[in-house]
Amino acid sequence: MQCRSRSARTGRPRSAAADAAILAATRTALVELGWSKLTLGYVATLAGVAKTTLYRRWAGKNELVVDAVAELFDELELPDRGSLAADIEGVVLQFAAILDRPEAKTALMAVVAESTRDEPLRERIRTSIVDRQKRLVLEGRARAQARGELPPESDPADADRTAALIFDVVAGAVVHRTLVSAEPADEEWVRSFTRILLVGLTGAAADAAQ
Amino acid sequence: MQCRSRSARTGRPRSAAADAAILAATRTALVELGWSKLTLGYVATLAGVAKTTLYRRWAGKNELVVDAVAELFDELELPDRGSLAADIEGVVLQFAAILDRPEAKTALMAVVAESTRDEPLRERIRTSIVDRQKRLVLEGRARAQARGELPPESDPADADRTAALIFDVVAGAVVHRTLVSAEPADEEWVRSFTRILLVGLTGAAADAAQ
Amino acid sequence: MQCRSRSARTGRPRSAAADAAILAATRTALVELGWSKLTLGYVATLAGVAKTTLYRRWAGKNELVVDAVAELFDELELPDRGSLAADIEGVVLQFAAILDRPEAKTALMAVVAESTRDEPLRERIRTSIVDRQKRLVLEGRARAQARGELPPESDPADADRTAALIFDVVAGAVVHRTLVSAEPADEEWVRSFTRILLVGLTGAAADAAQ
Amino acid sequence: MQCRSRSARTGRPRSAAADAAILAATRTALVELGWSKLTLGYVATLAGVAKTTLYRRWAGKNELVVDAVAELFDELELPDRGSLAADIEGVVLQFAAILDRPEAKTALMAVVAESTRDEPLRERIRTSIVDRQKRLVLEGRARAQARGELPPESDPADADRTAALIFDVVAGAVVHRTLVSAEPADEEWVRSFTRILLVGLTGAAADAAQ
DNA sequence: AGATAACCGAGACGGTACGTCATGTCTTGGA
DNA sequence: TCCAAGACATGACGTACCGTCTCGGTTATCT
Repeated sequence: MQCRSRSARTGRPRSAAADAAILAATRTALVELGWSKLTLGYVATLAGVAKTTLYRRWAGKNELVVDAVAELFDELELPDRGSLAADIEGVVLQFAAILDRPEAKTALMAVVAESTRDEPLRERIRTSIVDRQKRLVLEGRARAQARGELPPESDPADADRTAALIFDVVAGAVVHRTLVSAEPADEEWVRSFTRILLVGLTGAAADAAQ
Repeated sequence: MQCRSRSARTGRPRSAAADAAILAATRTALVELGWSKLTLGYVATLAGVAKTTLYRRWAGKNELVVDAVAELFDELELPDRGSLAADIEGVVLQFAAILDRPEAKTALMAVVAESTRDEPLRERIRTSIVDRQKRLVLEGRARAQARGELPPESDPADADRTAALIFDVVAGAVVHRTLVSAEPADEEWVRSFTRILLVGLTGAAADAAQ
Repeated sequence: MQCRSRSARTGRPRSAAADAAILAATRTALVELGWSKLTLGYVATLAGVAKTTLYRRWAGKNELVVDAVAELFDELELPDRGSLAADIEGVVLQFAAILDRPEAKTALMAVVAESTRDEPLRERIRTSIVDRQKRLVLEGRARAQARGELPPESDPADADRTAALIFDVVAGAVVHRTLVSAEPADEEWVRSFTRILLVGLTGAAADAAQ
Repeated sequence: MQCRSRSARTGRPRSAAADAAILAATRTALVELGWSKLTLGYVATLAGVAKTTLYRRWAGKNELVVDAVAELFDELELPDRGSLAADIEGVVLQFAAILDRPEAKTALMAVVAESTRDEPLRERIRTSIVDRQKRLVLEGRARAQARGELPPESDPADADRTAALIFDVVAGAVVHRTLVSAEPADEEWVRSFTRILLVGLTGAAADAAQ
């Protein structure tokens, strides 16, 4: 998350409480102000911390917000719900629930937009947020294959490509539904979406197997 | 785009040339600086126009950028390529090509992020950009139904829901692939995506028809 | 006051009412806003006149304000009150009454300040305002000499110098009392001032005559 | 000159050098541009200081200019020249010399004009500038009374009124001569003025004593 | 125990951009 | 030719944040 240049041993150590306070304050400020009106000075005030302390640990607004939002994605998990359909529905609902929070809504697209011109930021988003979701796709597929709902992959490269595609479809659809269409990704929508995705996946896999 | 409250007849009329110059300058500035570092002052300078002229016509950066980017979507169209698969591939490739431009890349997600806290802005995005794409989904489906590739819809409300779902899936997937995964939505990817979508659509429609 | 460049014959003649309205509006605006916050746009609005009309007749704020304030000094006159002392007291009270008006208070020193860097403006002030007062000094002295209260001047150049000196003392004292000390130039003050001035004048004249 | 509300101990202290640089830059800018065209931004640039630093210490242009000009009056003093006449001539010449500087010329009347609508500003002018001169009147009178040139005052209230009157006459005459009449307050003029004033003062005092 | 070193709060600093306002000019349609 | 209306280029306004810096003071670990 952040590192000090040298000699982490001597001198007063950084306050651990400050980190948590700052990230929480960032989320609060995101809810209050949105991304574009959020200022580091206000975050510092909210956290009861000097601006200097903030800059000592994060390079800027983008990095701070990524870290603050990334914590929201820690709760994502994939309990075995017995079928691929149920697993997909479950994780999509979880993801939609996170996106429904105002701090995530306003921040996620903003940092993605920033990342189009900032490679390190994109990398940070990838490791902090995106990969956390991608993992679920891989787990879900492995589980479905173990259940026999999906055939095992023959070509590993093709398997990676397919996983990436599924991920883009799932995450993209939920994000678009939530932020652009601004409609709730509720159970009915998720069920419709899952049906199409599932039919598409199994059907396309069957085609490919022929 | 903009309107004057009253008495459109009196006084010096607004320069039509200025509008075009400003929108073009906005796109140039987006390429040069990205969304977050774009300055209305700089846009005005680029356009050879006073800052006040800019503020007289747009409420702020967001509105201006939406209008500037919206023009990019004017080129979207849906020529009959003979099959539903070809139609989908064609329009997805067009959409991906627009998203690949740096001015669209940096601006689109940014204004969507802003729109999460600004209802009028969301409405503006919807009418200027989103509906332009949504129309293609409706046309494509109608054409596919005429060809017999898709069954006619019985329930109009259900038809609307399905169209919205398809739209979220298509647009969301392309956007996510391009901006979040930061991988090109090239022909191979589009073909894979189209296959899954198509199988899903026809299969799900067949399920529903049973 | 203002002049048109050429051919005062052809085309629509300038509205005479507009001039009066503008000057009155200027005084109103001076009272409302003071000199530094007065804007020509606001004067135009108050006068029910277009800004263009205003600029067609005056070169700028300073010139307009001088003309607007100069009208206040039209009322200055020197009725024969029977003695030099009474004449002086009378004119000083008149002058103090004008300076007590808020539009004169705020405007007079402001244009004088501007005139320190604007020779044409100083000339305009002199002819429009200052000479109007100076004349009274000359009239008063002539009348006092006719009454025998003051000896006739032998050297005309010396007479001019003395008149200028008296004028500076009288006008300066009243202005300073009113604007800098911000105390009223009431009858008591005027009487004290007049006594000193009168003693000084007659005594100094007697000294010089020795 | 300026003060901080509380806790003068914490945080980075204000730069003392900045104050001096800003006031000097203000005087330079006054000479270059005059009062009405003086810009706080330009003063900041001249002083090599950020605009915010300037606004942190002064409320606006008026307050800044008063402080900048007030420093000019620090040099006023009243050495004993042996007689009341010589003392008056000496101080009037000093005062006239200050008023002859372009920065004082353009600024003094301007801030007085502003002060007609701004009570705190008037107070600031009084304490920073006017009282500095007024003191000289009191000293001069005390010295003249010690010398026996003027009778001692019996009524203190009357003494105050007379001092104020003398001050208005002296300062007003010099200012009017210099700024309105725009003639130099040279030795000849000062001698004539002093004679009238002196005769007036001693004569009127003698009248009152009768 | 004392020295050392990095931390902390507060807040001033030089900058940059903001969005607004006034200036003085211009361009309409109409009198 | 004048007028009211209002758009125009220009440039200053006073404010807000940025990211850096300097203070006095506070913990820690290392001598």
